[in-house]
Amino acid sequence: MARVRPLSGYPEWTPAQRVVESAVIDALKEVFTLHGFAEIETRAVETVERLAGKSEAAKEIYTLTRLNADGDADARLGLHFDLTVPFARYVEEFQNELAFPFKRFQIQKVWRGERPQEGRYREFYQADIDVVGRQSLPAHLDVEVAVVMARALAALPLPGVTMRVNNRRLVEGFYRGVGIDDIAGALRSVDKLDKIGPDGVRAELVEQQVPETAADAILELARISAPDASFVNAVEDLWATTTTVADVADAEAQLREGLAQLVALVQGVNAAVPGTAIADLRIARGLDYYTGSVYETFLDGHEDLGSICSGGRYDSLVAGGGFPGVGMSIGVSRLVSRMLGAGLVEATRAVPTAVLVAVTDEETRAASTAIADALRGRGIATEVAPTAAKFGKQIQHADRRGIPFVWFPGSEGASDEVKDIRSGDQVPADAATWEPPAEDLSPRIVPAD
RNA sequence: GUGGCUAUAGCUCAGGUGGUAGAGCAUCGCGUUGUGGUCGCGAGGGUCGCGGGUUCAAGUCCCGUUAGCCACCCCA
Repeated sequence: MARVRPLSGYPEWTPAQRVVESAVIDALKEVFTLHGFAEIETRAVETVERLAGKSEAAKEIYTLTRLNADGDADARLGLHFDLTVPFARYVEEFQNELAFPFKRFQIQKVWRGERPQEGRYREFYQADIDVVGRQSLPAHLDVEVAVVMARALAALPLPGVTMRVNNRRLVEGFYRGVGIDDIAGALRSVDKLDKIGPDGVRAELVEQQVPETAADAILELARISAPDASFVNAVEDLWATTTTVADVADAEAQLREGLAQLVALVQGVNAAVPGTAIADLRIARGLDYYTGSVYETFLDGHEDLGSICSGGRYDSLVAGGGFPGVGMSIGVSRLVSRMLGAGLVEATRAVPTAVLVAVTDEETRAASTAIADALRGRGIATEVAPTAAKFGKQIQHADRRGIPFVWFPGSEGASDEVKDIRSGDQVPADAATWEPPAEDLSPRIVPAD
């Protein structure tokens, strides 16, 4: 028989690992729901035209064909590579049935035909939240979305996260003020600051016909960061000494609007979850449809993993315009794989079962089943031993699966007994009234030792 | 898509210069005939990723191929 080997980029978890992934998803859902975000699920496929139309990501799209496709003219379909494109289509399609501003969350798998690595998969979960308005959307929702994500991440057993935020308006105003024409091009270069360093970025900028003084000003701006409003003075000082354009009124208005939004964002997030947000004027984001706030979130001590939660403000979700929004996306699989791989957390057990009812012999299996049903009737996950093996074997069966309690039916009128196999304590018990400790009722995730 | 590294038991790996495959862990059994975990003894388990070549002889050398890992690109 051919050996079964893992397929690169398509992660699969053991039951205990899936407990962790499920707990993460459940915790996210709870926080999103608590803030009034409605859940939706979209189909896995979109038309290729729609998927490819968005960007140059076309080569990453997995397309679908039937094995026996006989040349019929079906619309070509592809698997979605993010949750924003399907959401945009959904909003367009259901716009008459949705109430705006529309707040939704969506936790689904997405597929990208990229070269896999640690934290980069071909099939993975994303958890998205977006708020979309009709015609307009107040700026304070930029803060709300970031606050919800900060709280969602804080609800997970993680070392802590740092959300680095910036504002495209601020950056654009500044760039215009120092005479940059190709703002998107300059942003793409600044985005590589970590990779190629200040000198590398400077060289790229000069290559793009950016004057040297302007390149230096851009790099100075990218150096600014602060966990509070103190970055404003630094930006203003830099602005005062570097503007080269004759008429800077428009650019300055744009800069000031961005500054105010960024101040509100940093202060708002840090008020909700102290120590989470940092205004970092080097954060650019490669995607060019962002027009205001941009976010990138890193797991403290695991910055090598890359961003685990990013997003931003955009002018319109749909091509025709009119649906401004702001959203963020958590890379659930990336996060979970690191939590598991680095031993940050573990599940208390791999099965839901809290109690294994032992079977004395096959003739009395019915008695064991009755005990199990009594416990199940009171919400205690229970299974019955598969065979009437020696009790040592039955206890071992429970131990291997992490089942904390083994129940021994009493024989010949004797009372039943329940054993905590971790401590070895065994006490008389009645299936009609016995309760496990609350922390043993269901599998939980706990910090690993 | 580009480059580097790797592929031997269920898992992690060892196998100078070619000479009939090994360890630890895991699994199963017994010690311990109805209360596990420790300990001791024992057992099962491998067409050495696949295909070809060189050779009396290939896990080992050569070519090809497939897959995995890592980096780049890009991103969650």
